This record gives sequence, C-alpha cells and structure tokens, in this order.
Amino acid sequence: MKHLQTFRFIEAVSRAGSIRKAADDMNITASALNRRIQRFEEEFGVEIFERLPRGVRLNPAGELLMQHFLMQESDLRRVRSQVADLSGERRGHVTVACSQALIPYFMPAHTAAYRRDHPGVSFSVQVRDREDAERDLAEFRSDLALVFEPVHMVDLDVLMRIPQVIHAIMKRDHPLASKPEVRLRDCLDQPHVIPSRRYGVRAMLDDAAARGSRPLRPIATSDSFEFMRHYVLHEDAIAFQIPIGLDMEHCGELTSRPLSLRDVAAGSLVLCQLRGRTLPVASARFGLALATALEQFSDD
Amino acid sequence: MKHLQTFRFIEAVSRAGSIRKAADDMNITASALNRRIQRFEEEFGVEIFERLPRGVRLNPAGELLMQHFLMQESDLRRVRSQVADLSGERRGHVTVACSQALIPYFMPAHTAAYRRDHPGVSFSVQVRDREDAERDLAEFRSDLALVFEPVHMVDLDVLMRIPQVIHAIMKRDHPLASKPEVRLRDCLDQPHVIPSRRYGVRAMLDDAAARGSRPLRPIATSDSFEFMRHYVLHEDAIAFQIPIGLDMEHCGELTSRPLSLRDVAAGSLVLCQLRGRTLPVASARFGLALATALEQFSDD
DNA sequence: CAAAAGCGGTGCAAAAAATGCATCATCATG
DNA sequence: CATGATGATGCATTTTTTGCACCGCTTTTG
Repeated sequence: MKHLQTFRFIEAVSRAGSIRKAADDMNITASALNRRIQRFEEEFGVEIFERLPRGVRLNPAGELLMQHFLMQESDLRRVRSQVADLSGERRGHVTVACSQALIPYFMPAHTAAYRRDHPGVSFSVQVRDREDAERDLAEFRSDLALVFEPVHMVDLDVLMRIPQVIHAIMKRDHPLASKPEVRLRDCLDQPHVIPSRRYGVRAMLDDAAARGSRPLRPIATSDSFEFMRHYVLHEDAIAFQIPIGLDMEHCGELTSRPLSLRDVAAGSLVLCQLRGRTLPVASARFGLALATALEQFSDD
Repeated sequence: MKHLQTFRFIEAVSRAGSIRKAADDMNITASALNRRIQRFEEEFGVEIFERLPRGVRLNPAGELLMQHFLMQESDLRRVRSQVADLSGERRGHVTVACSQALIPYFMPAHTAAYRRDHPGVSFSVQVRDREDAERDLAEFRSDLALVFEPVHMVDLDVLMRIPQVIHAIMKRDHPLASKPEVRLRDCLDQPHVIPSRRYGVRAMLDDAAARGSRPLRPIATSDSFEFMRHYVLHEDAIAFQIPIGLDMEHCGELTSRPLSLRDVAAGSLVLCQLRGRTLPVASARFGLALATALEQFSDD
C-alpha cells in the first residue's frame, strides 16, 4: 500500500542505522530518502531520528511512531483478510511463535490437520524462546504464540492454558524407569542434561533445585531438545521435557516418567495473542483450532 | 497527515453519497477525486464503493476499510499526544459522551477541576443517550463515555461502575416527601412525568411498572430533565432522576426521595472506553480522575 | 597527522504523479 | 422525451518526487 511507503522507509532506516544503507536496501537514492524523512518530520512536527556522527537512530518519539506503524500495517492485513473472507475465499497466512517442545509433534500434526480443511491457508511456524515469542507478538511478527511458562504475560490475551508436568526422559532399562513417577533428587543424583537458561523447563528445574537438597549438576546443557534426547541414548543420563513434546509410543529405547508434583509443580503451556489485537480471519480460526486441540490433549 | 489524505477523501465521498458533492466539499475536482478512488481500489485489489445510478455508497469491504481508517486516525492522535507528553507539555483535547444527568453538576465541576491542574487540556462534553454514547465510542468520536445503564456493553472496557438509586422528585410540601423513601406505586398514583424511551431511567421504570400493580400513566414525557424538573414546579407532579443529576442542597422548592429498592433495583452509572483502545494521554488521565471522582461520590 | 571513507544535507534539472478542464455515456426524473 | 445529475476518460498543466553532483563534517585508517 503506497500510503505506508514512508513508514516502510523509516523502518528500513531504523533497521539499517543509516540513511545511506537503508537507501541502498530500498533501491532508492540516499538524497530522496533523506528528503522523505525530512518532509515527514516537518509534517509530524517532531524529529523522529537522532542524528549521530555515524548515522541515525530512532528517538523515543520515533519509537512510538514505529509501534503505531507496525500496528497499522498489521491491522491492514486483518482488513484484507476479512475482505477476502467476504468474497468467500478462505485463504491467508498464519504466523505462530512456539516453544521448542511443540515443534516435533504438536505443531506439524495440527497445522497439517488445519490445512486439510483449509488448503488456502499457509503457515509460518517459528521456534522462539519465551522472551522472543512475546516480543514477536508485541512487534506484530507473529499472530499467535504457544509458549511453556511465559515470562511477562503483560499485554497478552490468553486463548488457552493447560498444565504440563515435567517428565524425566531415560532409557527403558534405566533403574528409575521402574517407578510410576520419579523424585527430582533421584534424577539429580544421576548424570543429567538440562536446557539452557532461557527455557521454561530450566527455570522450573532451577526453582525446584533451589528449594531442594540437591544442586543441578548438568553434564550437558543445550538449546536443543533433540540434542538432549539423543544424548540420553549415548550416555545413560536423564533429560527433561514436557509431555506435549514427547511421543512415547514411538520413541524406541526411550521412556519417560513424570516428576513428582511434590518436587516440581505443573507448569503452564499457554496459547496467546497480543492483547486487544483483532487477528486476520485465518489466524483467529487457527487459534481456536489450536485451543481445542490443547484442551483435548489436556483431557487425555 | 498527508498519507491519510486518500482515506479522508473516501470518508468525504461516503458522507456526501456522491463523488461530485464530496469533491466540492473537499475543494478538489471531481475527476481528480474519482481517479484517487479508482487508483486506491486498484491498489487495494477490491472495489470499495457500489456505483449506483445516483451516486456511490460504501460496500461491505469499504465499511471494513473505513473502520480501519478511523482506528488508525485515532491511534495517530494518541501517538501525537504521547509524543507531546515526552517533551513535557501536558496538553490535549478530551471528548466525553455522557448521559443527561451528568450535564448540570458532575461534568462541569470535574472538567473545571481538571483544568485547574492542567490548563493546557480542553474538553468536548456531548450529551448522548445510551445508544449514541456507545456508537460515539465505537466510531472514535469520543474517548470516554459516562452512561447510566448502558445497553450493549460489547466492545467496551469499564473504568468505573457505581450504583445509582432512582429518586422521585417532588415539591417540598408534597405528601410523599414526608417519608424517607417512597414506593413506586405511590408515585404512579400521583401525576408523573417520565423521560422518553431511550433513557436508562425510563427503561428501569418500564421494567418495574411491568412487574408491579400500576401502569405508567405519564402526564408528560420528555427528552429533557430540565423540562421535567421545572414541570414539577408548575403542576404538583412527580419526576424521576438519579442522585448524580441532583443537587438537593440548592434546589429551592424541590426535594427528592429514593424509590424503594423493593420496587426498582439500583441502576449502574458506568464510565467506559472502547475496548483495547489506548487513549491519548490527556484522555486517559482524565478518565482516571473521573473514576476517582465517581468512587468518592459513591462513598458519600 | 594527513588521507580516506562514511555520514547527513542541499541545489538543480529530470522524471513521475496528481490535478483541472472539457467531454462522453448512462440513467433517473419530471 | 428532454433535462439534469452521475461516474468515467483523454489530454495539457501543475505539483511532487527523485537522481545526480557536491558540500561540510566526523571518524577511521595508513
């Protein structure tokens, strides 16, 4: 949309950190871009960039304006989506930011299921830690976020929340596998691998360990649950994950047992969107579908 | 802002009902305006006007777009307000839609009080019935609404809600004035004047009368509480109003008595804004001030 | 310490976009 | 059937935007 051109240029300048670089990115002359910005600032009545020796940077007013622009652009997408819906075509693109645990089983299954009913809808599924997922929502880069133990929860609307008990992952023949549930201290007495700090599972383990008798002494720490899961196959260690990230019927030599609720309370897996935002039709409907799916998962 | 020019033209066309009239209103040629709209429709990919033999009218897509535009314009005002706030100047303009009862005492007192602290802030105070107040909010014509017994309450955020018991207004020497509270049936046995249908007091009286033994038999119906109040002075009748619309210490020959809660439950006076909308700084602060004032009024 | 490189800003001519005017075809209305 | 109002369009004109060349300044670099 042409009337947002200037804002897109401003965004490019903000990203590039200099007018010349941005001009290059946007295939326009630096002078033309410079003038656009000057004209805009004059019309707006306030400067929106600080002029630094090495380039420019958005000032607070510019930040406010940028937020306004992102919202406006996102809302225009919503309008287009609803207009398309008027003429009967159910199409669109849905962007979801989700925790790593959702990536292997839950999201593929449910995006595919949704596409069976609505072939015109396409998806972006992004792995994001808890902080980044919320930031993506706030900056209109995602329509929905599905996060284990979100951090701030300000400016978010919760569409669905289900409890998830952390499970210990081990080989089938591991001694701890004989019990229906395991104590955290028993796990920590074994070699164990844990997620890095920015993940919800780690935060809950940190919490519980601080209250308990054993410190965390991980033999490995990783960003990747895939790494940790396969590590358990090589060295006879314990890993941790929430049930929605597990598919115990098809995991060969591995099995899992829930940590006792006496040691670690159940965490929350939360489906949310930016507060007050009206999502495009496709995203809103997929959000409802996800909420239903989560509820069913929780009831099983 | 220049980038919204096209939208403003579209709005003008929608209001005028024809491109030529709108062009006249906006001091532009019909052909130029026509082209703008054609260009926009082409860029947008969908027609937004129905072409009728006698002019044009927004189609559903156009309505959606118009709503988007109103929101965007309102949000830009918010940004300007917040930017102004950054540079220390606390100024701005606040628009409030409120029920008639608030007009004589409450709103003048509290807008004036607010202006004593913030001389840079100006006000528009509009009398609106319940329906219109909500519509004003929805179409971004008001920042705040202060309404007795709002009708729909969808898409509204409630900032404050206080109970208001309907009072009967009568001359000081009226027989009913001897009791601390009055029964509705006693009022309805007397000559009485009531508000017209679109007001909350009337709705509650209708309700109560339908449940009670006496029908409403008004000797006068009016849009104006001023009319009704003065009418009581001429003929020895009963009128009705909520306490916030009364100032019994300074009303000469008149007095008021609450209707018994057995007959008519207390209604709600509600301060609200459009759901999810971020108000300009001045409006948001004045909203808080009003909420506090209402709470105090309620506690007295 | 001087040269080089990168930055935002500006004057001026060229290119692009928007506008105004005259005119057409269509359709409701009297 | 004539009239008047409507939206659309071709073309010349005006306004706006852009690109190029260059300035003054600061930081980086050899």
